[in-house]
Amino acid sequence: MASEATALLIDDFDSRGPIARPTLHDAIVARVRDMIIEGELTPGTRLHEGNLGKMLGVSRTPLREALKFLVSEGLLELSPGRGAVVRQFSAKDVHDSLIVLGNLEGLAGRLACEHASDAEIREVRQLHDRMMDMYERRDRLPYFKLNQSIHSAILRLSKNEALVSVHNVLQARLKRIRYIGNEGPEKWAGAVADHEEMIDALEARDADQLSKILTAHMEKTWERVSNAI
Amino acid sequence: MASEATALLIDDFDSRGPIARPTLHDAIVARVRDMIIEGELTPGTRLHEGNLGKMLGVSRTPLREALKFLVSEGLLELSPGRGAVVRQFSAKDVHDSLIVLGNLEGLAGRLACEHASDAEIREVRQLHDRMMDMYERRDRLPYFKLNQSIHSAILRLSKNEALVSVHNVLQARLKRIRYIGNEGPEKWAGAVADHEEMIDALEARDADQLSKILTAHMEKTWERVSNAI
DNA sequence: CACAAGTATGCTGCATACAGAATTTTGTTT
DNA sequence: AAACAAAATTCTGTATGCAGCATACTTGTG
Repeated sequence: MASEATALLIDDFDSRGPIARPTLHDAIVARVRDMIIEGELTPGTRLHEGNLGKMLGVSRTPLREALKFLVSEGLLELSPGRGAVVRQFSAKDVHDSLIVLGNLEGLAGRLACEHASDAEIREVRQLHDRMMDMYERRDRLPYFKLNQSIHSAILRLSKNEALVSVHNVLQARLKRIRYIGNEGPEKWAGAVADHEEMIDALEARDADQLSKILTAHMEKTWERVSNAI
Repeated sequence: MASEATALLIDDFDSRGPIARPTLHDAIVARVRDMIIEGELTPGTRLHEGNLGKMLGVSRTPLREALKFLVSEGLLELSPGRGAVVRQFSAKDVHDSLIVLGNLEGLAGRLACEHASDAEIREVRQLHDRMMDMYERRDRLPYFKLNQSIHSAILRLSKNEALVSVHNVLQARLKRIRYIGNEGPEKWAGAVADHEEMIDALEARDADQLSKILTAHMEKTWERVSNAI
């Protein structure tokens, strides 16, 4: 046990700073975030500190701290004296967010072409190929998750922490909606075609092209999701 | 008193949702944020819940909630068991953030040309003229504040809430640094020249041009601040 | 004199307790 | 029966208390 802890220490010392052990705070934040994304808590739901705390097995204090955190992330809204409510996003909110996301991903693509290593690009290609497999099998959930992974990977390859950070915030707000927005066959095919172009542009390190595709991809995403809101 | 409350209710009912009275939480968040921006709390400083609470006249509970909020905003970092620390931004962090900000402002400019009313553009022109007055007098602090106002105004004129939101987060992180980064006469003149082009492009509703200026403006900002970090 | 181990203090993280506001329920009056 | 008022209940906001961990200090040893 001591040796294991030491190993962890050394590992982490090499990689970055002191150990970040999982805390109750993080766990609650992650759990509530998931509950929102997966639809267990629908927009407009009032979050009852007593009940929710009992449900999660924590007292109100750390729960409230986690809720404040999620308010800052934009997933919850706070009415003074009336507690936290799952935020309701209007169609315009979603559209606005997608425009910004498109722009951010466009920038990320441009930077990724510049900063990504060949090995890293090969990893994205692998994700892409696995995603295409899932498309062939029409296996939606794994497809969806791999799709998200690819977008996240491109962000990561931009090697721009600030960009990753703001992208994550916006992405989290929309995850629920994109999760719902399961498009029909023809639109799905369109999204897949976009992804083919994406990986080609990335491998060619064609920054302008990749940026253009990513921004356009997000506009098409709006068309796919808009009628579902 | 009842009539006043009712009037407020009606007012707010028309505009958006229930009243948002100032809360202790918001006050603490704002206060600590200011303390960071104004340099009272320097990067690396460990925030002592006991002392800070006494200083602000609040108990640890609401203070901790406010700190969690600021952690989510990226102004503080949290070491489990060791409390909150004012986040230290590396030169790369600042550079990365400025690149993203440049991109966001570029998008905002594009959208503002599309969505802003003539009256709104005139208001920006007024801000600009007042800022130029302050430049003539070499009055740095009002100049700085008007400068910020103009950028914020362009963001607002994009009529894109999501864009405003993510911009604010990044802006808050850098405010301290830009506050320090008081450039010399020649660089200051350069920034002013940029602003002249900006307002011209906005009045001409030349989206491409405004977008280009704003993005480039942020790159120059980096050159102005980089040696101060 | 330097270094390590043990101890002591102080701080964070969490739970609980209390006060005030909001909401719901109940009773009364028209 | 409906509407309004008042009381009771419930929930949020804040303070305080306690346990465990991190850090600093002290003391003993090489």
